[in-house]
Amino acid sequence: MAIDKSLVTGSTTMLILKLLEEADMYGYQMIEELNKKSKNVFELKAGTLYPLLHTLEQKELVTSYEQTADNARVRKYYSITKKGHKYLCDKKEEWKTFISAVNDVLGAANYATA
Amino acid sequence: MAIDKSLVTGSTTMLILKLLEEADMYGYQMIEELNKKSKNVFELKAGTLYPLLHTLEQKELVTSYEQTADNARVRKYYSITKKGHKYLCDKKEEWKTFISAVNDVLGAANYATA
DNA sequence: TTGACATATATAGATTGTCGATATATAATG
DNA sequence: CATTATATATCGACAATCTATATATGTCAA
Repeated sequence: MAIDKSLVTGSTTMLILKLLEEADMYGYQMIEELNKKSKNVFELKAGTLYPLLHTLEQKELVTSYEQTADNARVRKYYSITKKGHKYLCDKKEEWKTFISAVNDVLGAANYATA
Repeated sequence: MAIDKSLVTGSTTMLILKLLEEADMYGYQMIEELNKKSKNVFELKAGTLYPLLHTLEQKELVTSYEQTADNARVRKYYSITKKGHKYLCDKKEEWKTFISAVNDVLGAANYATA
């Protein structure tokens, strides 16, 4: 599957925050969830995700805490903040504006209805 | 208007080719058309467009020819090639795949129907 | 028990696409 | 005559992602 990576640019943060809106998650889990939910279209790489999570934490859109799993493996969970919720909400509006604009140009009423 | 520029990444080529599918155009005209059709969401910059057009010409997705307008100003028109048509068709499929995947993650049936 | 693979996080360097700034030149407008 | 719009072009900067690499532990099969 997978698509031209440059299409993904700009939407990754939105998608990660959306996952965290549903439940706290650790990095590796996000990669799997995103892959599963998108039916293998998004194959987010660890080298993309971890730096991104650190950035989101710096911006206070997420917070993190460590938790030990059954198998004694330590996982770093991320949780969305109030600021993160607000940010996600804005990004979703931008996303709607964006796809509407693309579809206006494509003249493709079948692609989206904003 | 205008949105986060990183969202635009990857879709610009598709939009330009789409414009050329409707009619031959010169660079400056494409900027205006794109702005108009997208209701001012896409404010494509000359510094983005011209290098892109040169790349598309190298890839043989478009060809160009010069034409003198009424006011004696010389314009460089671009025309989509057969290869360009094929490429656009593929890109549109990718676009559909992409927005479906994003909407699968967002769980937003209202954003698109692929 | 050892080697391979999945899990889990992390960083460095390369690549790509867009932008702002700058340059040039002509036409139209005040 | 000066400013703005038209029209094309290039360069350096920047942001986001990727590949490659590193580290370490758990699981499973040969």
